[in-house]
Amino acid sequence: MKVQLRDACCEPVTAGALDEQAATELASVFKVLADPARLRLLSMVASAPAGEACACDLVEPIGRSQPTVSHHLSMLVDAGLVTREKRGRWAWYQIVPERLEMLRAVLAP
Amino acid sequence: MKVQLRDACCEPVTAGALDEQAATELASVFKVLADPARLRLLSMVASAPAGEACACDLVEPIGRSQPTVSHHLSMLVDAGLVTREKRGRWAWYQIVPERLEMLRAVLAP
DNA sequence: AAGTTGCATCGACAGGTGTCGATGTGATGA
DNA sequence: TCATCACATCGACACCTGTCGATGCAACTT
Repeated sequence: MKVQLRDACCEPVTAGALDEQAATELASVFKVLADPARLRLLSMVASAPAGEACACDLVEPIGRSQPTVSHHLSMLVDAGLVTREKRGRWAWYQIVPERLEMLRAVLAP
Repeated sequence: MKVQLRDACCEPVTAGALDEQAATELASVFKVLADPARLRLLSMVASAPAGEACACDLVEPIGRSQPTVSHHLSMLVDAGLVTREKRGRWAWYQIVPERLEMLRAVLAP
């Protein structure tokens, strides 16, 4: 399911106490980053040569099965951290810089 | 148990693919942020008037039991996100800005 | 048309996580 | 000395999560 951020968006945690809803929405995004496989996938997509990475090149280096990698990539897409584009029989992934920037803003002092 | 970041520290995820160890260490920190109660506690400590917050003032607004709040605060301490200082019978918590800054660096483009 | 390839989905399972009441532990006060 | 207070720890429980093999599905190849 899609994750969306409204109230939680871009307001530093140092600015004031979060209410339960905003905290829940924010936590759902951090939850996606709270796994080694997904962090590795995110970094591989983010540092891909042409700005995008094929799923076919992500399975072997991760050391997980293909269904597991597909599952993690779906979570990254649902969290809005990457986009998926199917071209032919391959799936290509790109990073969403604005999403990372939003998280940085939340952690700002 | 204490969480420590060595390799994972301050290197943007966009700089290159993370290895399994660095990803695991980073994930353990994000895992602590991946809970609404902990995010709320972090924001309350971060925005506390005198720069520090007493645990006694954090239980009621969170809507969780005292043992649960204590447990979450311990996780924030172990992750290095806040510090705990016992004065008399109260426990006072302060934020660790450097820790937040480290996470922001990891998410940098 | 039939087989192949790349990827998503399903079902299942072990291990992890948030939560609570009960209890332990120092520090304070009477 | 004994009661009280603030907080941490313990034990237990329901729920969530990462993982895999099996399977489904669409696009390409022959």
